[in-house]
Amino acid sequence: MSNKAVPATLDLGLPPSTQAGPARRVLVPYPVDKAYDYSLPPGLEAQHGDYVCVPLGKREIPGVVWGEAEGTVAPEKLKAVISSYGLPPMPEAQRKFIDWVASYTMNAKGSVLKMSLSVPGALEKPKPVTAYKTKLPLPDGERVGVRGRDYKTKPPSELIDYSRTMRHEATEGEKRLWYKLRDRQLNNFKFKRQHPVSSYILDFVCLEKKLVVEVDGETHANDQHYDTERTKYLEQRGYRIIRFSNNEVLNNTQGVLQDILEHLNAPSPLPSLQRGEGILSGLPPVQRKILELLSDGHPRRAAEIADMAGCSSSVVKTMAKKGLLEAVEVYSAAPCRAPDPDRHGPSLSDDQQAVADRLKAAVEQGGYNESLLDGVTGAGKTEVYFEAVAEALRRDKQVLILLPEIALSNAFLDRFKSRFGCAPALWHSALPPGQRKATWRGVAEGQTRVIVGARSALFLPYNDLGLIIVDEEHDPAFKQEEGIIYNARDMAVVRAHLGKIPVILVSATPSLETVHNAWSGRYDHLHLPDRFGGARLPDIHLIDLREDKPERQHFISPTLKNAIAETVQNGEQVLLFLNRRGYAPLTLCRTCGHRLNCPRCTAWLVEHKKGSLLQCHHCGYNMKPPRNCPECNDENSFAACGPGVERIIEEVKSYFPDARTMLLASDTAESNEQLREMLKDIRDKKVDIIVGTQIIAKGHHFPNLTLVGVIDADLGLNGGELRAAERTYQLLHQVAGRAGREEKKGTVYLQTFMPEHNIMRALAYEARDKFLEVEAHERQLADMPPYSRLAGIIVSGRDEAEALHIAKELGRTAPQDQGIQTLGPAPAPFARLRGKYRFRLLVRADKDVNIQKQIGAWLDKIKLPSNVRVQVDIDPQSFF
DNA sequence: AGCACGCCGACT
DNA sequence: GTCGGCGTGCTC
Repeated sequence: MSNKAVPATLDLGLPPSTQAGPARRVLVPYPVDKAYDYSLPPGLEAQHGDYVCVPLGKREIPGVVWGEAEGTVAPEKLKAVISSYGLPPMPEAQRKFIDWVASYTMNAKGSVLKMSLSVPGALEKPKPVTAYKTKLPLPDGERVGVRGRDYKTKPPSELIDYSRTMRHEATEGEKRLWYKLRDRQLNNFKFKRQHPVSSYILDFVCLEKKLVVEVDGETHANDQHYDTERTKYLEQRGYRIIRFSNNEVLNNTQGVLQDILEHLNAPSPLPSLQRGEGILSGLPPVQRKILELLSDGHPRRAAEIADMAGCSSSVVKTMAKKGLLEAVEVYSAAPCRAPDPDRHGPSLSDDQQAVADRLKAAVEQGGYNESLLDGVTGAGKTEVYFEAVAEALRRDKQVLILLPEIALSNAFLDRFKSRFGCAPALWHSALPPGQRKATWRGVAEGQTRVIVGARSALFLPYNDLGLIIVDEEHDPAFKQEEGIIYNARDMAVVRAHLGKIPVILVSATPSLETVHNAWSGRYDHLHLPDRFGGARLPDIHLIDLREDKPERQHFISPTLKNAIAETVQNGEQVLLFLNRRGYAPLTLCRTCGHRLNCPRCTAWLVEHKKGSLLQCHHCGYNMKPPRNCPECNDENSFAACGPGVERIIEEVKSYFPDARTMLLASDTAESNEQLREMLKDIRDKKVDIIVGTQIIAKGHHFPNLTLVGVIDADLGLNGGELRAAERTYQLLHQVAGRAGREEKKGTVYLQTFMPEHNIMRALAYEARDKFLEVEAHERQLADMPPYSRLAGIIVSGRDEAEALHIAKELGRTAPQDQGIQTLGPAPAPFARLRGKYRFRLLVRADKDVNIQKQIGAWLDKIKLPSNVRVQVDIDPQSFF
């Protein structure tokens, strides 16, 4: 300890607090529910919310000042805060949020904090790198802090400064284009519009050729944004500027590329000596070249300069010593520092503008406000909420856009870029560590303005969050099912409430909870009518499988088959949707009826023709199909039951041997890259019939797809899940939306055994709200959410008997009362998951019951053996 | 989460 | 007699 301990014998007769000096409560990112007291060494300031380094046991770890010392631990026993990280303090709203989530989800506060602090090394000061720049005068608006780049791939030395390529904001498609440009393959590069081309691909500065390509009055080089004013500076320095409009780039890409190419292929302008640069003539050519390369004034790292100039980095260092170059320290820049809210937005229709204005007003007004933005795909929801984002940016606030999945959002990022002129900061589990660090810091320091992220982005330490948007709010992916179990959509609403900021929930098929809130007036319900007056919504027909029977052991009904034939004949595309991977979901012994189950889980083994394996879709277990039945030992007695996509494609091929088919499931498209290829093939009309799982349901646009056949619309309705109907509706709605675009009206066939079911009728007659009303009514009758609250209790352990024992014990002592009931225990949906046995209890409580309190008191009474774990899932999404 | 403390089997 | 297995519990 740095301050001398007061000798025990010396009693000053003062109250301990006066003797002890200042102390603070510090929450540490470990599973403890209370913040610990630490003394503050003299000279160290620590405000509430400050990120500090503290000793814990033998370690030195980060923590956050949670308040004034509690004083329950004797002052002389306190350890001292080691240091402060010097970041802006975590705002009170964020700290309250962590407390709130901890108490709501029944987890330790420290565990929740951990979600905010789990970025290794992000708290330490980033180390600067040395970069070099010319000592020539710089244009106005020069910024320091250019990102120092670590190229994994050798950068191109001569052709194009493609630094943006290596940054996270380039899409795969963009990267490919850059590489081709780099390789001088521009001549024979047939540019297919696989990605919307934006100025982000084609605005660049080519140092070697002294060329600036400007699109819509701006260009980029080295993480720097140039507007026309700044490019004038380059023009004065002998650069040639060619200008395109974004429209030209979009509509005449090939021509624009040709144009650029001509300039690139023109003889290189000799390093022209400018006025006042006479001294340069005496320099060795390499050094002169380096000065030319750096003539735009941006600092670059020695290795990078060396590579550009084709020399060793010692040349750069020599020049720095001679005073020809200036060494500067640069830091990694935070991503998304300067999105431009006033960049040319798309023109909105009157309806869109009206809704956008209301959202904007909510942001302007500030304070907590909750909106549901409700409109079909293609109604332009994204563009509308971007206006709210823009408004928040004008007010210098940070914005969080939560998306269910980040993987499939390249189209989204492109839209963002074209609206705001830069990529948003991304946050998801697959983010590389370097970017993670930079983004975390950028968010904490407040430099990063817009974060687009998956659910975990909610726990980033926002410095000044001003708006949250939850897109696809109904999506089950917002539910975190492991560790701290939470629903990011609901927590986003809480975060907005605590931060006194607006939140916008967005969906074409909003969840019942959200619609319920909208109906009850808690949310502003903003409807966005289809831009095209509903003309583009497909016709949805029901096929009654009881009447319109497929052939034996087949799954496509005659009506659907005819429709497929007709569509293919017209040169249009067909999507057959079945949300089930593999060939057959169940393999049965014809002799004894034995079902092949996963030995680790309780799920059926799914037959996959691909690789001829039986697979468990829950744990990944797989085996070669046995020749003999393990039960009755009969040989070759197995029968495939039910269809998977592989089986459907087999059927399609037998019916339409000449059609070009494609199977699209998460296991047929192994990489993201491959998936994009396949989607591109569909757009390029290389396929007639696509058989796919829900991987295809999300937001892809296929202009030539006019027929969607849903093989089994009832799938997912069985099993008695609370949200089965809602989920099925959402999924089928989304799938149906794939059919027909702009000029071509689509047709959808739903094959079902229950055409009279609410869902089917709602889909066929576009009666979503009616469906939701009926659904809501049923929930109300059953005393189920959103009219009551649920909690799941999951008891798991490697020792089945022990886990079951605890589960039963919990069942015996469970709360059963007027307003609260407990069901179970029963084996959890996947009773054996990854080698652990799982049992589940379900608590239902009236809305006025404090369910956490009841559960807390109940669980506290049970003494748990160490090999059994009990987890609480408040507001479970799925159960039996 | 780490890390130490602690209480029972196979080793120099 | 010690080394080490990982069960239990604490960390200001």
